[in-house]
Amino acid sequence: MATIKDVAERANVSISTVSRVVNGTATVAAAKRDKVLQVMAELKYQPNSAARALAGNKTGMLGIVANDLADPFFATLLKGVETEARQAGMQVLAACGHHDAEQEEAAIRSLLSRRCDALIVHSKDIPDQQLLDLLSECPVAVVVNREIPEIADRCIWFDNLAAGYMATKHLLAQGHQNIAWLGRNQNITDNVDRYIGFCNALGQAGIDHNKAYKAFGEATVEGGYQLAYELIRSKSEVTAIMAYNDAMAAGCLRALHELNYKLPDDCSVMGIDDVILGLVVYPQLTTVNYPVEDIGRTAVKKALALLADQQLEMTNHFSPKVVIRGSVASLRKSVLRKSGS
Amino acid sequence: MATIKDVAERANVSISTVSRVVNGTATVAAAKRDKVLQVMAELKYQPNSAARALAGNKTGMLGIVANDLADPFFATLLKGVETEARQAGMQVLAACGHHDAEQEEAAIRSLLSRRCDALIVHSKDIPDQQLLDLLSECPVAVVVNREIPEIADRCIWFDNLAAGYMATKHLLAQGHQNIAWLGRNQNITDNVDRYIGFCNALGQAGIDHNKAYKAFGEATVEGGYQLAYELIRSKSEVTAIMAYNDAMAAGCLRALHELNYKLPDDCSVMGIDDVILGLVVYPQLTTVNYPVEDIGRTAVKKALALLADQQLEMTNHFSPKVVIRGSVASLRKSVLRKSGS
DNA sequence: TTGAAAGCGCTAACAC
DNA sequence: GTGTTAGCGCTTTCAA
Repeated sequence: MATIKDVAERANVSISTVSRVVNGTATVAAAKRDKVLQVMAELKYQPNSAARALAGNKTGMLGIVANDLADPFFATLLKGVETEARQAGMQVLAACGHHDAEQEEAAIRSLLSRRCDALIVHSKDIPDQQLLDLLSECPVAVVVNREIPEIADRCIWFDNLAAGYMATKHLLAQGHQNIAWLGRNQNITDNVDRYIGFCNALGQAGIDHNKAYKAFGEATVEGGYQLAYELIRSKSEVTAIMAYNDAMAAGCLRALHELNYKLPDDCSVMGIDDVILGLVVYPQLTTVNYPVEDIGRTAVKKALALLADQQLEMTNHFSPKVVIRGSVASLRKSVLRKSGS
Repeated sequence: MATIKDVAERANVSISTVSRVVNGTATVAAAKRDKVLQVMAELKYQPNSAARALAGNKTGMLGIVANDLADPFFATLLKGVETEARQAGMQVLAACGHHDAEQEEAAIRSLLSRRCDALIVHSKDIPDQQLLDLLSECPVAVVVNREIPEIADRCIWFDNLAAGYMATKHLLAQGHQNIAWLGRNQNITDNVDRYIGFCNALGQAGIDHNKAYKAFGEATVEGGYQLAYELIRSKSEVTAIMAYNDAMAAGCLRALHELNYKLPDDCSVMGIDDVILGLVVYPQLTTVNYPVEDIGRTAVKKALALLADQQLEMTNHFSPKVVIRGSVASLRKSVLRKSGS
């Protein structure tokens, strides 16, 4: 590949002049500039990013560490990050944490070693303090979906408690009382917060959450399927299911179909996350929107602002919004239907 | 961040020695090596990749250009690529083509400028010749899901024709005759090949494909939903629907549910791709497996082999496999059910 | 086994 | 406006 020197020689100018027309850092006589441009095209010159990074002390790269790139959730986050980064002329370097503390650390380290100008980090498995240590090596780091008090201004998270609360409220508003919680059997904060929101909403409605129906399992379609199948067979009085996330809710719908429930009248199902799965199932899922792509974009904006030393005030906290589709029915209908059949 | 010089000074050795222990390129006296290692840890030394790339003329980066990172299909491809790359100690640089020729070219150029050691390219919108030109700038490039005669040995693709053929055969084997094709209204090769496979299978069964039921629209859940809804209302004699992909098939199932069809008995639905959507819907989708993750991994392996100048013979062509789940019923059942209701 | 030194391709002063 | 030059942090001969 051609270098800046090749271009300079062929265009009869110095390398600085070439550098100037490439970067637009200073005015260059029109004639020379045109000549340089022409030679660049002839030689298919592409500046060497490594050399640039070394000399200029910035790489133009934005690192992102996520858990699993194939997961729709992370894929959407990545998309948001990529979109925003590209607009700023930056490239995205992706590394996978694979839901494992050691690999998460390795991922961050490798990104650090690449001297990304900024890092967007989604990490659940590394403890706060260790994460702080790691990130202290990085000029700019924004943490996504996690709130670390020491760097709260560089965190962006979703209000999971409000999500659980609002979702449950929606179910209660439709008249449901016998609401089951289909939870995740892993104590990450998302899960705990959503569950607390659920309990709060029940409590406010005068329902003792200790007596509520609950089942815990894997936060996957399959997990939701199995839990719901068991639950419904033993507790047919349940009229609504509040699932930890859309994946579980989707599994839940499948279980109900298999049990020949007529949906949504025989049983309502509510999810949280608002991922594409919810549009695919029948009935389409009533859920709570989790603006992942937005979060990704905001994270990049924040990182960029930090890089530019701007004290740009921006929300670092996203609120949930109920998305009404077809999987929740009002209790009245459900009861009528049940007594009629 | 600490540099190699810092480490050298503090460890009382030359930078060459540090370089040697970092890279293991030559034996270093045990005592010195330990000292260097210790200082490296103290200083949290991370080699600067840009400097390394510049001096060593290799970046350790693998570039991938895909269309839409949030699309489950590309996300899975990316995952395969990342997994394999990481095992080889390489990092993945992702760029998005956004289904647009110009942006695809920009994506490739930016990856080129980063001096990725190898490129994995998924591109549908750039014409063959132009793509060849672009890729000629790159030491190693592997093209995925596309067959370009000039570089056939560096292409990896899926046999879409066989996929359409096998899927349709499966439907025919269940006794279906009135099979509708739910196609994509865009002439990319995937679509055309699958459709030809469909026609071939019908032809072999003595059915004139010109008289077959067909509808074309967007290759999305929504597209499948709309097409199926219209089609079924006007052509109730259709007993099976062959969809271009799983997304359309999923939309199709939703339409049938809304029309109060009992699935799969009243109408069978078959997809192609075998993405996660198929596990979420009810009934779960009978489809044809498209081993994307495998393709991603194989692409990386091929790229790595090319980098190492190995003439590693490997398949560059993946064959489809039917995945039987719940969305296809045998015609007999369907007919019985129809006449009974 | 070790160190000195010459680049890799570029940016950013600094002179003119 | 333009050219000269000193690095950026590393790898890799080449001597010792």
